[in-house]
Amino acid sequence: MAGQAQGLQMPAKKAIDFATVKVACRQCSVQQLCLPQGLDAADIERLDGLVRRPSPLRRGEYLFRQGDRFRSLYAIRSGSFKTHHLGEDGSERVLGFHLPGELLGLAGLGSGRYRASASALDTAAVCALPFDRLQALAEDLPSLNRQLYRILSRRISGDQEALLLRGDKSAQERLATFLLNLSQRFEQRGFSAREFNLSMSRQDIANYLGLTLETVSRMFSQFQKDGVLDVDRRLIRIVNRGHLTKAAGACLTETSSATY
Amino acid sequence: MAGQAQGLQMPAKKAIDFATVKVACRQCSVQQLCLPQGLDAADIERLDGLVRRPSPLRRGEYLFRQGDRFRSLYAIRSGSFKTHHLGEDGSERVLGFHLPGELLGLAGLGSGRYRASASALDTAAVCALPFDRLQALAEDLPSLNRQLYRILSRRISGDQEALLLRGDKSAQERLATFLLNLSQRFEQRGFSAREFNLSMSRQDIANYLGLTLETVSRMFSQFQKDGVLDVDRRLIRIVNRGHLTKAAGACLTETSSATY
DNA sequence: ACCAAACTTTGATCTGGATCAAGCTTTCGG
DNA sequence: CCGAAAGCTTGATCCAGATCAAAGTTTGGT
Repeated sequence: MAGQAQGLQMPAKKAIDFATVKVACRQCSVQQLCLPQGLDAADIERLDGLVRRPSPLRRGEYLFRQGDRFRSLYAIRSGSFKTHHLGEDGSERVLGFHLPGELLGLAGLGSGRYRASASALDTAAVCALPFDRLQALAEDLPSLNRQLYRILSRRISGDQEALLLRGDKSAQERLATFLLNLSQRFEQRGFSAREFNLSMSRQDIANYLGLTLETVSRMFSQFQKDGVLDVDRRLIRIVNRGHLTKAAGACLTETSSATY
Repeated sequence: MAGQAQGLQMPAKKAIDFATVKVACRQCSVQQLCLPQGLDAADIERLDGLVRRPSPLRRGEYLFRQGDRFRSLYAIRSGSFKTHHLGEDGSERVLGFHLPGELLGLAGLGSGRYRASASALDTAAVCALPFDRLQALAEDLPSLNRQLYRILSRRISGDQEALLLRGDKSAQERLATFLLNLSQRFEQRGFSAREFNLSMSRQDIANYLGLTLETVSRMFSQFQKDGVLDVDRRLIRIVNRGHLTKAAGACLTETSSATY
């Protein structure tokens, strides 16, 4: 009973509409990477009780926009997002790319407004966590409260890694580090670490890495020529991981990265 | 009674040793920028009860080192710090500069180890906040818990601004943005926004901004020549703030920045 | 007060990646 | 299925800032 609609196996009258399937936290595939991590079953049910599950977004649609009043954190269920900030001069900077299990909107909490925009890179579904209710629940559940601290702190670590990436690395090092980081994050989510599809454009990658799209394109060609990668449009296969790691230089794929 | 030694006006037997003066949160000058912000008097006293106030650090001394076991957050009482990360290749990157009222060690919380080192840029005093006790207290005081969320979130915003700074700005824009940011943070702390002393070397500034020290030095000379700044060694006077703001381009001095 | 070490400035040259410029390929709406 | 738009690749040139080099200037220790 209770909670969101998803009852187990109701005699199917109509075909399942995957776009609107609501998966409870309890049975969500990214549970271990998300807010419920470390919570016991009873606490997860309570958390589940405040989750809203809006209908999926299509490519290009915004989850929230920079400047919007902050109300909710969003946990990604499926698909991917980019967060981007636009300066008063109209320039846009990509702050990060986000995969299932990650929380979006964290920087808004401190200022009452979202500090960047989040838009879907492909069809994507999220869980909305109204922050006032989440905060109230956290005050009642120390384990949830601690998990929130951990998540906030890890985001700080992740952002600092992104900062290092922009430090003084060459274009090649940046792209190699970026790909290894993505590869690792895909693996954590049960996908192949060796072969994956980029959901973002070359322009987005370039912007994120502080390069131009031409340079990124050239680096992909270079890696292809050197037999490090197999690149087909947005499909990437890592042919020689050792070489790629070497090209990344003193990278730090340690913690999952990603910004915002 | 209770709390740290500092009783009001005990008949002075010996000269005051400023280096070991313990200032309670209640009467601390940076209270409004620090953890107690927004807490009522009774809560501040409870917070004060878990604060350790170690003896001051001298220039170059470490508050903690990257890889050390995470135990405490540190609030800066006076002086300034830099946080820096060193790669496995020995390269060092400055992640941020920190002024009184700011909290250090936040990124360590998520992983159990400090993610970067923090060292004093001049004589500096801190308050140590053992995290297990702080967390326990936060579970009892919703106002403190919320303040911790805010602080963590603001650090994320601050790091993201630092990320933008490295984005695609020119050397001049970076230095101008950096100086305006510092100026604003000094002002928040009751110092002059127009004239201040840099506690960090040109090398540190360059490293932080992703430039070389030669470039930073040249930009200072440039600003001096253009009548924007008056530079005497590490003493900076902002002569033409408008011009400096313009040189910063689409900067974002919004929130206080600083990394780690 | 003196010397060495650390820090800063300034100049000359070099280079990685930006910018400018053209095609090419995929995607998608009608 | 066609045409246009969006996205990607590759080539040629240019320039901001890196790198190399050499003095000056503080600072701190004895």
